[in-house]
Amino acid sequence: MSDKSDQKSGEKRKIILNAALKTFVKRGYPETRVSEIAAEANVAEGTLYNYFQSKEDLLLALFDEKWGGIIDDIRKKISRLDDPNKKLKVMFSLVVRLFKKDRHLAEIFLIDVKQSSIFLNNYTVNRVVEFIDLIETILEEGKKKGIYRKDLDTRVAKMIIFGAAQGILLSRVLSESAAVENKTFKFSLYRAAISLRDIFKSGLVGEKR
Amino acid sequence: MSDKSDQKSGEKRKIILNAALKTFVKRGYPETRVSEIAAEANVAEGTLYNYFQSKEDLLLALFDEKWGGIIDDIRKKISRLDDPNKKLKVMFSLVVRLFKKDRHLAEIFLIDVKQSSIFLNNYTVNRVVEFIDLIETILEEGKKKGIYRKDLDTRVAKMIIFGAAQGILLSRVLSESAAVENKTFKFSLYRAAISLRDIFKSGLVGEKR
Amino acid sequence: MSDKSDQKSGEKRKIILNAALKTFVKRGYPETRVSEIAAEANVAEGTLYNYFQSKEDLLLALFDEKWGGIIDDIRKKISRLDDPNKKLKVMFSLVVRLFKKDRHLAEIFLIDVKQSSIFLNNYTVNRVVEFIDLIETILEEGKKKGIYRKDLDTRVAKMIIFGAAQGILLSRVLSESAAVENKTFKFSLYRAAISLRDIFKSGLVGEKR
Amino acid sequence: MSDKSDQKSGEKRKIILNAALKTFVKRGYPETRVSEIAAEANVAEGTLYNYFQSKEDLLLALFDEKWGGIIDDIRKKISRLDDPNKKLKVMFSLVVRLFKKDRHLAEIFLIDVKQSSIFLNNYTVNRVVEFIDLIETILEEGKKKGIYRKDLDTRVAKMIIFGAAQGILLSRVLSESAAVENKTFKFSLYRAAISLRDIFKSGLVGEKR
DNA sequence: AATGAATGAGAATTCATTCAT
DNA sequence: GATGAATGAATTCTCATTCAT
Repeated sequence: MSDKSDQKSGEKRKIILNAALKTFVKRGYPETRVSEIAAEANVAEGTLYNYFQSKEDLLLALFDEKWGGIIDDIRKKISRLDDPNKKLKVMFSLVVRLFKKDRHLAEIFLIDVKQSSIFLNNYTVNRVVEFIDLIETILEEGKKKGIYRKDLDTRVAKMIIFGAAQGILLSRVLSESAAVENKTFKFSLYRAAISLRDIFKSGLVGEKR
Repeated sequence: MSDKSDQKSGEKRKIILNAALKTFVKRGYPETRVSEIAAEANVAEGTLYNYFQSKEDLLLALFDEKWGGIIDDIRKKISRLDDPNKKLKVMFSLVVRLFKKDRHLAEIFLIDVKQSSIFLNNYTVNRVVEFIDLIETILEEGKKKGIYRKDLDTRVAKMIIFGAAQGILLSRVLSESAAVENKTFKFSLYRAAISLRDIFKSGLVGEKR
Repeated sequence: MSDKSDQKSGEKRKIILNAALKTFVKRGYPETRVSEIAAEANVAEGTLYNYFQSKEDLLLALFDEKWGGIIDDIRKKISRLDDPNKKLKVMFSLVVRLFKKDRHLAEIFLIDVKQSSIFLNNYTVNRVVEFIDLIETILEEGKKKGIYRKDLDTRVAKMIIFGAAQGILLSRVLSESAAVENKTFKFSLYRAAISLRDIFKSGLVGEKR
Repeated sequence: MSDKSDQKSGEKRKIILNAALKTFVKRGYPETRVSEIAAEANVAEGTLYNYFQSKEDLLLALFDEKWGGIIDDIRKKISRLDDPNKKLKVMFSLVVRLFKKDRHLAEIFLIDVKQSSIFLNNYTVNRVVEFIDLIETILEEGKKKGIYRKDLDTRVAKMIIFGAAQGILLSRVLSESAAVENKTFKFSLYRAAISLRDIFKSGLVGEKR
């Protein structure tokens, strides 16, 4: 409604993709009507099907392209670093920065991995799992270098870290939803990320460091 | 197991509730068909409606009764304790024990808060939020007692902890799914809980202890 | 509208099947709306899907069950006969009798074999082809017994006979349609069958016999 | 072949018409997509609408022009002949020759009369019916001349002959389709035509000739 | 004249809920 | 209380046709 629909041709695919992301995030994949996506993108319903085979294909493309971009970015940025701590920090600050820029991109994090894996099982590459495994790789590296404790179970730890990150984003969503009556709580993604880092660095206790 | 509802008549409500829990966790609320719940419970579809008004009512009852029981239990157990660290530990070991005893009961953890909040928005009481706030209460207490660092953002930390816990359970579910090809990874809930505690106690680095 | 819908349970499948046959014949498979079949059968649209997986499945079931019945009947009746001429005669008089009884059953003959073969290709047994091949078997037998000419190409002849039979039925349909202005032509299936037999017996010329 | 419309500009109409014929025969009118016709003709979908008003108009033009040409040709050729047997022979050998020369032109035989009559009902001139009635005229003539038996029902016989001819062409189509497993059967249009003539001349039995 | 992306009316199908038995 | 067949509103997707370039 507010957007201009007369952008350059070829952009339409992106417009639709973003409209889908926005509505999927707002209402969840199953509750999102194709007509809503079309309305959000300011195109006819049929137009969606000129670019994507089905509603599911739209979700798939979203995961693939959005996550793919993030992951490639992260890989590039951390390849030059040695310190696993730095890698984790860069990894998440990258995600945080992306999330500040593109609100909806962030929330795709919240589409449950379990659910999405249902959809992504068909594909050899599951981008979410790829992201999570990137965490594990870093943790493993840290263990080898003696930076992380020897008994760290990286397979569990990666899920803890990923879950925690999801928790932060959920915190943000809830802080804005009507479900939370406490309106005084102003969420800061930046501060939240700091919290996450601190907790994983030295636990809840927080030594004199 | 397959044909007779071999339990006392009054148990049927519980059977249905557990069947609903199981399928909601497995496939997500919107993707769960009422017929699936009925099949899982070994009753006719119509029978569900003798005990619950609607599919949504089933989810509501689930949250109310299952979470309610867990929360009451936790509250009782931790009320006698002073140390917030102990409280957190007791809180989670209780959940872990529940998980081990009643697989489906504990899986309510995995029905995503965001998902449920979409559906439960109309209701003032959201048991999941109640549980999460219980964590915050403990964290606040710890801050006041000087046990946790002063700058700990409890509103974010509670979500991090909850998200991390979800991550562990998700890890277990995924470890059992065909999606994870690495069959050598035998998940241990016990070890995972230890990991979680250690990480929140002293971070990924781990003290020389 | 005219039928009673309160027939014995279990009959509903047949009611739907017959309604489908009637409407498929009336408007052709692709032009038939599922809603029309439902209306014809006096059931809700959803009810169809309790008995058949899809609209195509309905067509498949029709072919299978209707043709299957005819073919089994024919096989049984002609197995006792020796004379291939008699076999052909019995074969077609059986079809004629059936078609006089069930108008719609007859017209399924007219659903183009080529079209139907598209749908039936998935199945190992294609009933129409089965019927046509039954003709060939009889012709081959006649050749071996020296009744039919040695140079008769049975593979072509079977299609000629089948096509001719279709022609007769088409003749009947057209004789009743508005497309044929000549209303004085009263079609008789019986007379038509005689014509077919005579032509195939001794050609258009018709010897003094 | 693939990119350039390498024929004179005015030919485009014919190219489209032939593409339509080909696809209508292959898949039937209702199952044929306009996009398929366009692809077959190597033009854009929109281009079709510069030459024809609608998909139905395409079918109409097809019948009118293709059948019209065939019928005019036949009329001219048989007007000089006296013997009805000769006329029939010339009629079909003409069709056979057309079939051999222009595969798709002859396939118009296979677009079922019933189908077309549905669409052509509104029109006073139905070319297919015109062709079939031409057969009847010849048969009537033969009866009058005492060549065909007195009791020959020409209204039925014309459909039998037309149906039989369709059967032959269908035989050819099927012999080329994957549906027929018997790969050794090499269809010969010439031999098939001979078979048809022989059968209608002297029946299946065949004189000692 | 040619294009092919955009359109949207219309179709098949799903599934929570009802209700007669 | 239990059943499960019947329901039909609501949804996804198709495809002939249009029209700006």
